[in-house]
Amino acid sequence: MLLRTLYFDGPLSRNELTKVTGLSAATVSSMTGDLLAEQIIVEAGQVDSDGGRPRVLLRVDPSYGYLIGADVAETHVRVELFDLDMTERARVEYALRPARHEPELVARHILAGIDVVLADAGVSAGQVLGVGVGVPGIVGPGPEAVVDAKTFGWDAVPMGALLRSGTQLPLFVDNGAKTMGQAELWFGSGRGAGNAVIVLVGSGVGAAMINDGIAFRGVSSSAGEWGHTKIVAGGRSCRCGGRGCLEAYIGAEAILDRAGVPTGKAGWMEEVSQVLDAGGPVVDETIYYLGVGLGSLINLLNPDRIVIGGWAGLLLGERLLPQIRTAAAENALAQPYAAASIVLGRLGPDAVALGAATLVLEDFLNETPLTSRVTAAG
Amino acid sequence: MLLRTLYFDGPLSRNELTKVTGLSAATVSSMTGDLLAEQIIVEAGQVDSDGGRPRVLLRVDPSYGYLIGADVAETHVRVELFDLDMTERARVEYALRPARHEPELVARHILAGIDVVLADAGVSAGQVLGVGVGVPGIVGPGPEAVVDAKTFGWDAVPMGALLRSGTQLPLFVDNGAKTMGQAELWFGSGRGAGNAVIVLVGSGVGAAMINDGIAFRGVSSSAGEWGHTKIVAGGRSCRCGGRGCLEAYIGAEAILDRAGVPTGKAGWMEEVSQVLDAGGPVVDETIYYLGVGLGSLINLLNPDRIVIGGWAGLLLGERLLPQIRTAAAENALAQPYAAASIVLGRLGPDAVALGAATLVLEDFLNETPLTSRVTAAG
DNA sequence: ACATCTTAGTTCAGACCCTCACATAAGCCG
DNA sequence: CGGCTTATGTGAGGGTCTGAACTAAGATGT
Repeated sequence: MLLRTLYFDGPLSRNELTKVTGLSAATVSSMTGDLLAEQIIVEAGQVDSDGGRPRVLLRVDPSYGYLIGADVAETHVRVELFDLDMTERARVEYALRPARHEPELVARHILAGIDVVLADAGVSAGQVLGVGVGVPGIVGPGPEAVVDAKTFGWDAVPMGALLRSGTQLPLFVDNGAKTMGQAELWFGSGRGAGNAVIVLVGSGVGAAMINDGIAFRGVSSSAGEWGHTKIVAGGRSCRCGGRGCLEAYIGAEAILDRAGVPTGKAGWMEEVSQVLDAGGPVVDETIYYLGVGLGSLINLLNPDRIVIGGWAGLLLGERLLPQIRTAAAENALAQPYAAASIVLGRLGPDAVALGAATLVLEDFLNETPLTSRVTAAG
Repeated sequence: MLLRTLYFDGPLSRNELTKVTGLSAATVSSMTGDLLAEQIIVEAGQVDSDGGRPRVLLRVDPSYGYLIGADVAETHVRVELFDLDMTERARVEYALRPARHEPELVARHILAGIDVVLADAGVSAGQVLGVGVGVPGIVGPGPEAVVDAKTFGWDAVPMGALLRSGTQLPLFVDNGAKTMGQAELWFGSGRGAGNAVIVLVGSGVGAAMINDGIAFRGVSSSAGEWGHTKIVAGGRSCRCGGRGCLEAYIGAEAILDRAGVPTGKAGWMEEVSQVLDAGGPVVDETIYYLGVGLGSLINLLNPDRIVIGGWAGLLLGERLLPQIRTAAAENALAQPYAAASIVLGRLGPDAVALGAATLVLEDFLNETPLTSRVTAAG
């Protein structure tokens, strides 16, 4: 936890650490002593004295350990190696042919990728704190990390077990959209917010909710299904079988569909930009419906920040953030709206691997140093 | 925390406590020893031995301390005294004349009520662990407990400070609907659920959300404004100024309004029962819209239990709970719906004082014994 | 140049909480 | 009535944190 503050609040002197953490100077001194001895943190210059002894700044050593993040996407498996500063040190990508998403193949790619990025960066496996994997679909809790992903034809795939057989490294598996939210929360636009809501608009529509720094997971870890919130009772029909779902208005396919653009053929995603650039009533309506959804979220959850992400969300936000803010204001109560700043995600749609690596980082910052870590995230 | 398990999970032996809390037998033994010495807990019989030494059951002594709850309502101020079992020991009620809601008057009633219930039950002020107050409107955080309540004409009323000048007892002030939710969660239908959502339908519509045992408060403690979630974009206009809010369909006034019954005159609340008993499309629609709202909540929050409360919610639920369940199922995804049981509140609409007393209890169970408690809930 | 002041960081005895290992209590069983 | 079983109490010891006293390293003033 001391490590956590040092990590996030940049280089700090021991003295400042006592103020920030509320611990006594004695505790900070001995704890930092241990961390220095273990080489987890290093000294980072001094700060001019203002009359007394100068303060020695401490920071986490970015090369103390490394994190691996994997992004299992529709068209490829990408594996990236990061240092503790989340600077990318190596990456490798394996293309997936359409409809060739066998779990074993994906697992082989990930395992091979781990070896490749380690070799490329000249990092030994012993220095790696763990491997995070972002996959599509729903991930069950526990070390098995059972994955159900309709788009891949995966049904109860024990991704954790598949990978476990090929590596000793600690493993963390979670839904790719959630890892992206995680990345945005820790290193993107959500940084510093205690009550953030990360809104992900892509083909599907989801939300990650943070209350007082703690993620809202729900009883079976499936909280965040924002897309099937009904905003027009009896409205457009949705692929979930219902009518009037938010996703049926602002999901990427829904935008194109309302604009009369077919979504079946390859490359349809490119069309979204064109539709948005063209403007017109379809775009106005999209903003309006997004505002309706955001307004309800603001009322219900009273966040201090809303981060708009997901590839379609970013396309929308880049062009129309002020309009989105206005639409949200018109659909929220004044008091909670005033407390919420609505911002655009900063990491772009490629942050899945970064977010997956963040799962490892989170564990690293939570654990007592030098305890073995062999869990899977739910 | 040991106290907490003892309180909720009834009489338990020290041995069972080790299993439930995960603490060692040694710790439990010495801790319970302290609690026994302080008379917070007492022995409560034994359990037949199955071969070995019989287990001694321990439970919280209901007369160790007392809790006072106050309900500041439209027509009255009620003050109730409870023991730690939440058994009511005394109550007193002061009528409020219409439009006579001066903060000073209310505060005087509460302070007088405290003296009266103590005298009636023969309890000394020293035995009281604190006073909880449920008020209408929005309560600010901090010991000032600043209250804004439009219906009372209150604007930034420092209720905490007003009461503080008249009593030494620890004070806790919160919104009455929230205290009702709290009561339902701890002692009513929400008991035992870790991820409950308490839905309150009265004149207004709100929700209290619990994630993993922790209340979702939001950045300025105003989370839970469920009523102004838009369910029919561009629909009925709502008193909040928006259109298509949930409250404009299922709020008590909205139900009557849609049934063509005027809501201005005194006693209009009685009419709701009649409208609901009469049945017809207005009732069907109410159920439908409630189902839409519940379905969205279930998707977004993935609760294990939804408790329907509030006076209008109870009237609806008593008659039509199966239909409400069906309507929610039709508007939620199958997986989260299956995880959520939808039940009716059990405490009735008069549980505000009980819930207010629960604020005190919560504090008592959180604090280390014998530490002074002088805060106000936000 | 040197004492003095100021602020930063260290050391150490001790409070507190929890656990392990063992002792003790209190019932059944033959 | 001794042995078995299970429940509870006790005391040494490890870990974590703190207060108070101590040392370190610079600025400042004469």
